[in-house]
Amino acid sequence: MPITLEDIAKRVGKSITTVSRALHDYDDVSAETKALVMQAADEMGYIPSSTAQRLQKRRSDTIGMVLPTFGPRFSDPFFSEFIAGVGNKAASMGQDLLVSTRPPGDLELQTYRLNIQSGRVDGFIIVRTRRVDERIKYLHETNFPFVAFGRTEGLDDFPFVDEDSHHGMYLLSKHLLGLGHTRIGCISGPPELNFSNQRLEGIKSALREVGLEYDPTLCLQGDMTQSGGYINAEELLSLDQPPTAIIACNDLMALGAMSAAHKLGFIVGQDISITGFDDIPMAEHSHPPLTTVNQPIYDIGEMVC
Amino acid sequence: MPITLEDIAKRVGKSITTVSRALHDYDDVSAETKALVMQAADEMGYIPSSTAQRLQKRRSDTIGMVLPTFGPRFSDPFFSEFIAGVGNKAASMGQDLLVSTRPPGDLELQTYRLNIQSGRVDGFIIVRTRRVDERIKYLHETNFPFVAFGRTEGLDDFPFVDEDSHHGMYLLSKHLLGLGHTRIGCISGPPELNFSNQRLEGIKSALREVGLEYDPTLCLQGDMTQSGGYINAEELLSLDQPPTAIIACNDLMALGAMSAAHKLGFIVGQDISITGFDDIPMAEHSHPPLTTVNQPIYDIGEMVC
DNA sequence: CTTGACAACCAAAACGTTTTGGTATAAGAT
DNA sequence: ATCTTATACCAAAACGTTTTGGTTGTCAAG
Repeated sequence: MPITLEDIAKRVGKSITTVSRALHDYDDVSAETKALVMQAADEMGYIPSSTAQRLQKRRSDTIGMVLPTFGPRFSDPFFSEFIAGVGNKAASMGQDLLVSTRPPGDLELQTYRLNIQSGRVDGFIIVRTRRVDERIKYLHETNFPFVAFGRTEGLDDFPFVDEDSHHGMYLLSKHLLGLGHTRIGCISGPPELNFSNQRLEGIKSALREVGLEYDPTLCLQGDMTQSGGYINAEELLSLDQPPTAIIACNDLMALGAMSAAHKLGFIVGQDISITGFDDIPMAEHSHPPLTTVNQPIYDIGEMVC
Repeated sequence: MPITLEDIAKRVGKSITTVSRALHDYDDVSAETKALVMQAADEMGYIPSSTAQRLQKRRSDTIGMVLPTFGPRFSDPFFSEFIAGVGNKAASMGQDLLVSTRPPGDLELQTYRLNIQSGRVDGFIIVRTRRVDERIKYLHETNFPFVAFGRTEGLDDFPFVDEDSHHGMYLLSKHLLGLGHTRIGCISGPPELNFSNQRLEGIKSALREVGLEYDPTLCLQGDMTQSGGYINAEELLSLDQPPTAIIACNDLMALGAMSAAHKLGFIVGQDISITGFDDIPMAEHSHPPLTTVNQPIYDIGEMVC
């Protein structure tokens, strides 16, 4: 039983049309009528039905975002902060944000289709772009509005925001090389993710520059989680000739790696150097504080939105 | 240009009514017609307009959740996991989840009002209940559907899910007392939060039971963040007679406290014991692993939803 | 034959907006 | 007196559903 335009119309003795137009400040409504309507609306606590507006306007004022997560429970600070950035920006622009989580695959794509066809969202935000990305291909083909955080391999004629993963990792690697490390281990991300490759290439570039060879046996494939990082680091540090430094593809894995190093009796920052990527809040509270690359995740979220 | 009922009606040569009723399996539609309609709908890729359905049904099939966060950027694993639980459950029930963040206060309450009046949501999920909670008072008074995670002081004739904070902290305290600690510091949560008090009372109960007196000078008020925990612990450990154990109200603050202890030269688990609450994934990867109370946050999220 | 019951169908209303395409009145121009 | 222009207003259509309250045949029972 919320207040409708009709209620106001009855009260002020005008038509629904006039009330609507008054509230939208059209200039074929007299000043007095406008004032009258405004006041009545105010007093009655009128708030337009968003559903009715959406139906009539043929848009939902809603932005969709499907988080690609394996396993239902996730708690990645990266996503929290990104969502916060997107969400606050969206709210400030009068847009709703519809978030769901779906493991990559057919179900994921179907979620996109469903949300589009049912008119639930006006556009999508894509995160964690993959080297060849079905989601982007689909949206691109159907001409549905979207913005991606990250690019895909080759194709990039679509709207995106991206960080320079390559350069970030290059700088980090140079830093380690500058400290005298020559045997550098690496925990990369899932190979299908575009930035995994970018970051790996950044490392290779740096190595190449100082004439070192990239050693594939020192590079493990991680899964971006803390537990994954722990396991990967355990393996690297148990080698006959363990690396003296480990570059992880993100902070979460780096923290897991630090944990493993500790467990195996290495003193981080002395026996072994470990670096991350993202600069999540947790990073500064590890022992010692994690060396990482700052990525303004919140701001990126806002920008993408 | 999505497919509408009318498109299907035209194709099968029946009325819109019949098509609608066929799709909903009403029994005043013949079997043949049903089959015909179903097939046509399938072939044409019909997906009903959720907006139109919502307008007609007078409900939004959307659950609202306003996260109370100070500062726009937050990254609390507690919230991520809770959202995941709620979100996945909601999705499996065909409900949308509308998340926003708002600092506690007038704007927050207004967000509730707006979302209700505009018909954007059918019900709310309330998190981090406060000892006296305006949100609950408002929803209760207006008779708007909601479920809270947590109770309020005194009043509890509303639907809620809650954990036994008191008992959890009691057990944790007993554990520390059993280890021989007699000087126990504490970093509590914001006093307006209901569980802060519950947890504090749990500690007091345990102390009382062994005949120790609760020392207010050893109890600081935290803000539930890692940085906050760091600062609080710094203060406690800089006392002339620092405590030999610190109980933090949640894991995030406990991790911050561990960080501070390290920094000040204490060896955690030896010179000082530190405990948390929640059992976030991060907890098992600290050095040493954090002693904490497990709370099945994801499952609670599902349950509340 | 009628009557009643039943099966299969559908036109129209409703949900609450916004927009379209008007009309009525008054004032000024011819 | 007639035409034009501007001002203030509004009925009706539209958005895409679901539901209400029918109507039309057909067939068996009386």
